[in-house]
Amino acid sequence: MQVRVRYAPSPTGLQHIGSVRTALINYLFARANGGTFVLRLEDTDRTRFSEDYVKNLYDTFEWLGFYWDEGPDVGGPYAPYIQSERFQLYQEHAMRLVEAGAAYYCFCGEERLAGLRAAQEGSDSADLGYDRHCRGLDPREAADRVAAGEKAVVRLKIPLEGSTKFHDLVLGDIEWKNEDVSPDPVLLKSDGFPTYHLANIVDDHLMRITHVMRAQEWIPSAPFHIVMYAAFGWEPPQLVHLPMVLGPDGHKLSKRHGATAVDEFRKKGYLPEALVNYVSHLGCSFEEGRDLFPLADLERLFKIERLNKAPAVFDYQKLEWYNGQYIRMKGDAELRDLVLPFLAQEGLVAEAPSEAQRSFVLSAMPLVKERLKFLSDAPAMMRYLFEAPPLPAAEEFISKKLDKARAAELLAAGAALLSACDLSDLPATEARYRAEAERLGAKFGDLMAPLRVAVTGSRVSPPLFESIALIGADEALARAGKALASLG
RNA sequence: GUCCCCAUCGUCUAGAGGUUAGGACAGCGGGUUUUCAUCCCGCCAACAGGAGUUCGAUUCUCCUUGGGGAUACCA
Repeated sequence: MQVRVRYAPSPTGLQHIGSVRTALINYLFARANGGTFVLRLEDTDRTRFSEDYVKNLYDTFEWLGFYWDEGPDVGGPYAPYIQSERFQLYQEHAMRLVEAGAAYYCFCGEERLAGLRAAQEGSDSADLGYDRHCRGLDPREAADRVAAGEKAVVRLKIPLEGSTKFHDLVLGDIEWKNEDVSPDPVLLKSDGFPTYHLANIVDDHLMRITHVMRAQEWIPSAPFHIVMYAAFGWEPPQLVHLPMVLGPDGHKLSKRHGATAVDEFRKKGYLPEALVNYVSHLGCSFEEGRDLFPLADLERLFKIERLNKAPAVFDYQKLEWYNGQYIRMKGDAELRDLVLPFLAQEGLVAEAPSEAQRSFVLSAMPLVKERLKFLSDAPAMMRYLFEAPPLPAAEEFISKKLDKARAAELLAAGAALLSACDLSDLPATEARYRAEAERLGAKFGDLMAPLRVAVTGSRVSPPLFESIALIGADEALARAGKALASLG
């Protein structure tokens, strides 16, 4: 069987971790089986739709680095791939169900529904949801009222008795008593647009989708989707319900857990490789004894059987670790290009960096690569390479071991030695400093500390000699001089 | 409330009747190191509980408990 899967986001918000995970799993399944991955825009909620979200969708996936074989932008044999452009189709199919007696017009207004809900909440009755008030209306009369312009929705008739069963490739057989299925869900809204339920069944069928892979939150609507397929006389696709992604508190991942929009991760300086690698492993495993999987390997290794049933908690710390791993795997030039925008944002380099800036930043990469957790750490970590740090407070020079006078003495010695050293010869430079430390009866680290603070503005910094080699001995000397003066 | 799904270290997971229950992140402790980081080594840490089935259950069944999800003219 030719596998065809789809990612069907609703452009009513920014692309977030949960939906991207669904997209990724669908994509990997398609790739692993030589199938087709389809993007379909489910823009049927006209009240929440925004073109900005469509743009965000495209930006997100371009950044993440995986793409669809068919979709609104690339086209395909089942176009259009935007549901608002398929409006007529849903109308026709809804009519089909009404005419077949599988669905009916409902004229209940918002007020009636709200009252119903209030009454149900107040009572101890187990009944919840629509009371099927219009189900018994005469179809002909109903049709006349609609023809006369009365507002109506179309509802699906859920059988009053019996049960509906389906097979899920991860969860196995699932059976629902029809009395527990949502009572007659709306298929066509009063604005004429379909609900997700109608649109997704019609399109999945028309687009020959073979596997529907979506989060477990959809399980409760699966039974009436099955009812709908039967009403149309269609063969339903394979159902695959993916484990939910939870926040650290065990609830469905949402904004209140921190960053959840892919855009936020991008702005924080996460690498798409890290995000993809990490997210692919939420509720899914690939191969034992290994943690780092490039996208190509995920595509090759993915198996439905390796999908988990239990929900997974999103662990920001582990994602951070992945990010560090992928940063360290970058070549200097590539990392430089990734870091440049972050430096530009802080004004350390021009928006369009000069060749000199580019090569300067390139040569600084070895100093920061293994220290960066996020690309966004770069400006703070590298600022001293671009400009003299503010004069450090005297306490910065003084440690448990060094008092002010001793710190000043070591700083002076360290600075003095600088001009005598060839900074392009690191081992030799270090040897000279070690000898100097010994001569002064100090530890090597103690000799380095005050100089480090003077030059970098901090007790913690990338390697000192390499840093000085980058900014130049003159600049380092100038900073040391100022610091020395401040120490009196 | 009702229905549904789920259940191995704190977290992500491996395990598919017999294992010292493995790995990763985090945590803790060491080592390397010019600070930090990287890197290396070690430690801590789990089969929710109870009945069955079986010679033998983490693994199969049932119950309990716990967690999550759904209960919209949103997806």
